[in-house]
Amino acid sequence: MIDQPARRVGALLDQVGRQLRQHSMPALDSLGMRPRHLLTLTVLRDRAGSSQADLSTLLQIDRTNLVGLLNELEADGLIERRRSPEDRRRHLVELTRDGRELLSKAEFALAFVEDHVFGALDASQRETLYELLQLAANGEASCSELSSDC
Amino acid sequence: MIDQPARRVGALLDQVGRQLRQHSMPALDSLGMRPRHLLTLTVLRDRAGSSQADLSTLLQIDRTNLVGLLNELEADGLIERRRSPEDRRRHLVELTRDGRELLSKAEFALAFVEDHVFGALDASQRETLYELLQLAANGEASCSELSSDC
DNA sequence: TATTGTTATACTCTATAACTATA
DNA sequence: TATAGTTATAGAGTATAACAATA
Repeated sequence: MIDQPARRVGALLDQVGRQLRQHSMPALDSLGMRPRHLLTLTVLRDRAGSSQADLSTLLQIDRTNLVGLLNELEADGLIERRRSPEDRRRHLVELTRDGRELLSKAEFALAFVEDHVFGALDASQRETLYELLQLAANGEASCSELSSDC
Repeated sequence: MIDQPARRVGALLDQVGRQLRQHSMPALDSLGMRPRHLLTLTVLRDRAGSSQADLSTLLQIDRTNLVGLLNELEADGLIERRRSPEDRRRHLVELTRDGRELLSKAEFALAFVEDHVFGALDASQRETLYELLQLAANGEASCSELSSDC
C-alpha cells in the first residue's frame, strides 16, 4: 500500500450538498426563494437579533453581499432591520411573522427532498448526521465570533 | 409548542460546507486549484473512466460547464480524455500520474483544514460522519446513473 | 430520433476596493 | 483610528439554447 488516502469529509460534503441543492431548487423556486434566502432565514431563527457582521460570519457570506440579500428579504417583509440603541452603527436583524411562516412552508416542502437524498439512511442515522454536523457548525461558529482561542 | 421544526440537515450541511470551502481557499490557491478542480479529481480517482455525462451527474456540474473545467485540468496534464471504442460519442476521462500526485498534495494540505473545522469532533465521530455521508452520496449516485428505480 | 460533447450567452454568486456614519 | 453598513464592479459559478458528430 503506497498511499493511505486521507478520508476527506470535504469532498463528500460537497457532493451531497450539491445533490441536495439541485433537488431543492424546484421547491424553492415555487416559493420565490433561492438557497441563500433559506439559509439566512434558518440561521436567523436560532440567532435572532444578530448584527449583519455576525450574520456574515455565521452564514459565511461576505458582509458586502449580505446587504443585497437582506434588502431582498426585507422588501418581501420576511425580516426586519433596526438600529442598535447601544451602538448606532449596527443593524440588528430579526425574522418577521411572515418570515417564520415562509420558513415553515419551505421546511415542509424540503422534508420530502431530504427524504429522497438521504433515502439510504434510516431515521437514527439521519439523527446522528444532524448532531455531528451541528457539533461541527457550533464549534466553528464559537470560534469566529466571540472567543479567540482557536 | 406550536411548531416542531423539521431537523433540516440541508441548512447545516450548507453552513459547514461554506466554512470548509472558506478555510480551504488559501491551501487550494497555493496549488493553483479551485474547489471544483479538487472535487473533480477526487471523484475521478474512485470512478476512473467515467464519461463526461457520468461525471456531470456525479459532480452535479452541468455537462456544458464541465467541458471548460476538464479543458483546464487537461491543459495542466492532470486528466486525460480518450474516445470510447464502443461508443465514439463518449469521452472517457481518467486521472494522469500528475493528477494523482496533485490530489495527494491537496489532501495532505486540507487535512489540517479539516482538523480545524471539525475540531469539535473526535476521531470516531469524524469516521461516523464520513460513513454517513458516503452512504448518502452513494445512494443518490446509484439513482441517477444506471438504475431508474428511485 | 436521441445522446454526447461543444460553444455562446445571460444570469447568479462571490471577492475587492472605496465611501459614509458612528465609535 | 477602527468598525458597521453600503455601493460599485470585476471575476467565478451556473443555467439555457443551439449546433456537430455519432448512435
